[in-house]
Amino acid sequence: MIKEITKSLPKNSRLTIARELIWKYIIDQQKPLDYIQILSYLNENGFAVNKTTVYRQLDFLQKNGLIQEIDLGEGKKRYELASSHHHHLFCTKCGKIECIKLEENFSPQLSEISKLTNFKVTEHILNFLGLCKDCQNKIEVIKNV
Amino acid sequence: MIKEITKSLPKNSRLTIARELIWKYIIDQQKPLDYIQILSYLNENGFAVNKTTVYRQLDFLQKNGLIQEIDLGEGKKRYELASSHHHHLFCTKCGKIECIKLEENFSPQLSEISKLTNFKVTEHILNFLGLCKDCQNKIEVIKNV
DNA sequence: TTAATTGCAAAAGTTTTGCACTGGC
DNA sequence: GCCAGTGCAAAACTTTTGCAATTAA
Repeated sequence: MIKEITKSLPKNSRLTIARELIWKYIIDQQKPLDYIQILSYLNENGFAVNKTTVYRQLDFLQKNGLIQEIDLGEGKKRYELASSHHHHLFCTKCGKIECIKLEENFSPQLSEISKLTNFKVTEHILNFLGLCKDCQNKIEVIKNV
Repeated sequence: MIKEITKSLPKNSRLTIARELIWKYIIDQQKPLDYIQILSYLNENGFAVNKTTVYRQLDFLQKNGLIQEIDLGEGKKRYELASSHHHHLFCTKCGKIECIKLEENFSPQLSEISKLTNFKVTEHILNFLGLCKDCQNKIEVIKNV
């Protein structure tokens, strides 16, 4: 199962423990993780890694097409399993992230864009912000008197 | 013209030089600016401000609905005039940004999202990445021998 | 062996904060 | 004069880099 990773990698790259654990964790979690989440997970589970290693592995895995980077406007990057095109629901209150697939099709707009601006679109970022189920129902304490 | 700003602001806020210049610059530029661009502009034009002031003014103008923040996944925030909903074309090569309006309508998808996840969407981020006209035509020097 | 990988410390870049000082109204 | 706004220095936080030490193959 994890051996699949080696197939997709450059012939001279090595399957180190850090690489394997980070890769497995991203597979397991099924949601976009930031470097802190990965670092804490490893450090709290008996495998102390340096943050530099985490960053370098994220870069490595991304360059080799195994994970992809996403940015929800939080001032940091997140990484998730590379998979077919999808989008995210980001709860602005608790930070929960859900992934969704949409049938959206921008082809008509894209040809219009190309005609008007000569811009060649290669990818798009589409994410939704709002309130998750739990946060909609939560009573908020504004002030403690 | 610039007096309009005072109308939209809290009664006890003051129209300082920094606030006015930053606000004017954002109006003039008509494109999303980062804090460095604003800071350099002011410092190079005879009005030395501190970066803290720039950040605080950006925060202030945003909180009062005059400007809006955008994030194109560059690892930093940009700010532009608050205006009707629109999107951005971001050239991944030279960083040029163009603003566009789209007729896109997610209503059908949004009701679907709401039904499936109970997530209440309040806004969305939709930006396009690709190559601008100039960068498509540019010949790239890979290696100088 | 040997080159890929790692740890560490340091730095770069964005953004925030505390505090004393300044200046708009 | 009051208090919003500012400057400065320091810190928080994400991300990158250089270099010597380590380790997978």
